Amino acid sequence: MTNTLNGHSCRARGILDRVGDKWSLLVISQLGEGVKRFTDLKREATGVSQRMLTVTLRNLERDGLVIRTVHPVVPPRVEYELTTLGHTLLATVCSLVDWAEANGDDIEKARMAYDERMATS
Amino acid sequence: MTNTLNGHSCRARGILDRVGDKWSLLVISQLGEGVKRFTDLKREATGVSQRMLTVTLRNLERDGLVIRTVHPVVPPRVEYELTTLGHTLLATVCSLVDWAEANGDDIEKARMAYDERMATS
DNA sequence: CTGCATCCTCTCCGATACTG
DNA sequence: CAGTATCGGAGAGGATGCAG
Repeated sequence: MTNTLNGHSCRARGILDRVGDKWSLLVISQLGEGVKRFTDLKREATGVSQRMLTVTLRNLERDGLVIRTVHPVVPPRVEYELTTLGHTLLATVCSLVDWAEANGDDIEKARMAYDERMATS
Repeated sequence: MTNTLNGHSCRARGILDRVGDKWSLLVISQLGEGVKRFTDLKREATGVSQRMLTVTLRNLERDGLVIRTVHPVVPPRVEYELTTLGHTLLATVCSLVDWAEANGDDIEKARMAYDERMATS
């Protein structure tokens, strides 16, 4: 395992900026369930604005993580799906999410304890 | 493996906001090498401002990922080190960094190809 | 239905100056 | 040495309106 990020953190930053942004991860996880339309994504990703969903999908498409398919019909029908690369990212990120699930309580407790210490000082 | 994030993405967000921010990951990786002083971290994390290093360390401490030890001497001496929880996060995140290393070229190519397509249309 | 353009707000973050 | 306080620019992101 790599136990230092200093050497290659520059490249990692680009990935983390994508993964860490507000909506990418949620969209990727939705597409992990299969092909979806724009409206499906919008409805299921509670709170996302139409603008940010568009921007997010464009970024993911640009990075080769998502494929966008336009069906030339009226009304328009646009479908999104993960690429192979996108699926591998989903798998990798899930391990991080699992960590969050496993340790979320500890973090929550640490935060409360910290805030308590600060309040009483 | 969990292949959907929708159900627990709220908790994951908090973790990803921490991991995905500009300096946390770099600081964690530095502390993976052992105990460090504030100035050590500042010197090694090229580009970080003193302010952001302070903010980052406070957040990590609050989340129980880093321990801050103040030695009551003159001049002040403050040391930082990873907690056990912090070490597990480092290990988990490294798998994501490894993914970035392994697939960075593909992403870079996808971006260039995408930009090419956009430019010629 | 899908998505772009505009405006406006809010937060992040760097620069700078000051303290124990 | 290790911070805190304050200001200001830049960019993220929401709301709204329009278009193909």
